[in-house]
Amino acid sequence: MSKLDDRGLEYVAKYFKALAEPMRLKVLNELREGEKNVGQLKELAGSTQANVSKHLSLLSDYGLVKRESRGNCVYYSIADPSVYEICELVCGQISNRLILEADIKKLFSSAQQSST
Amino acid sequence: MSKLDDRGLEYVAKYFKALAEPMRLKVLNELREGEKNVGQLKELAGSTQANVSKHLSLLSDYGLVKRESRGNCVYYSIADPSVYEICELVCGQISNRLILEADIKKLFSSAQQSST
DNA sequence: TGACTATACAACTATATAGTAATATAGTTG
DNA sequence: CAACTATATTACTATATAGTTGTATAGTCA
Repeated sequence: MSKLDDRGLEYVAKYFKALAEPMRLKVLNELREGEKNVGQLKELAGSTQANVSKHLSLLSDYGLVKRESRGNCVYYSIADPSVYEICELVCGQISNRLILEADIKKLFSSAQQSST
Repeated sequence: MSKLDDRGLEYVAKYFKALAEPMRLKVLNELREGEKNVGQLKELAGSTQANVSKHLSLLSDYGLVKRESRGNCVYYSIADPSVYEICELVCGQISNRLILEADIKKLFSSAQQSST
């Protein structure tokens, strides 16, 4: 990464952006066990068909998942398992930081401080 | 990651979001060689002081960089070098995909489709 | 003290996109 | 063919945030 030009940095940033969404992480997580179609993912992710479909096409555009149409359904699967390595590394960093719970709380203050 | 609840997924997504910005990646990249102050980073990143400062405080909030005030300057450094491992993995995935240039182009068509 | 430098912050505009609702497309089955 | 199912797409609203500008704070030096 040290020798990436601006264009390269944009590529990388876009890749991270694809992962910067809890719903997409959830979908990727479900695909860990193998391919699933949109209907299954919709149930597992607890979202709507349109929403899941949109996230899936984004993930597909970014090359994170593969599409395969079979009969009446479209099956999605992980394109490159190294995405999980990346997530594990992030989880490692995060669990380190969970020790400093106070710092983390700051990040989510806007999302949960509603109960005043 | 497989056993993360919704809150955990949000943490992870937020972490990725912190990395999903070319300017912040550039700053992290510059910090690879060691700590730097805001003025230096501003020059290296080719942006304004306010802009760099804002990105730095975000990175600091997310625990990606450390702050240290010394004299007149504030020096930033990488909090956890494993962020570079993450980036390397992403770069690996991306360079794999660069072979399929056509697919990538689609992602950036809006940004660059002027130069055929 | 006042002038200067480095950093942070607040207010703003513009853009991106998450999620929703409705519609369209494509395959299946009778 | 019509009716049905699965998925995709379009148009929309609401929200988040990138980047800018101007200002505030804090340290340094004369």
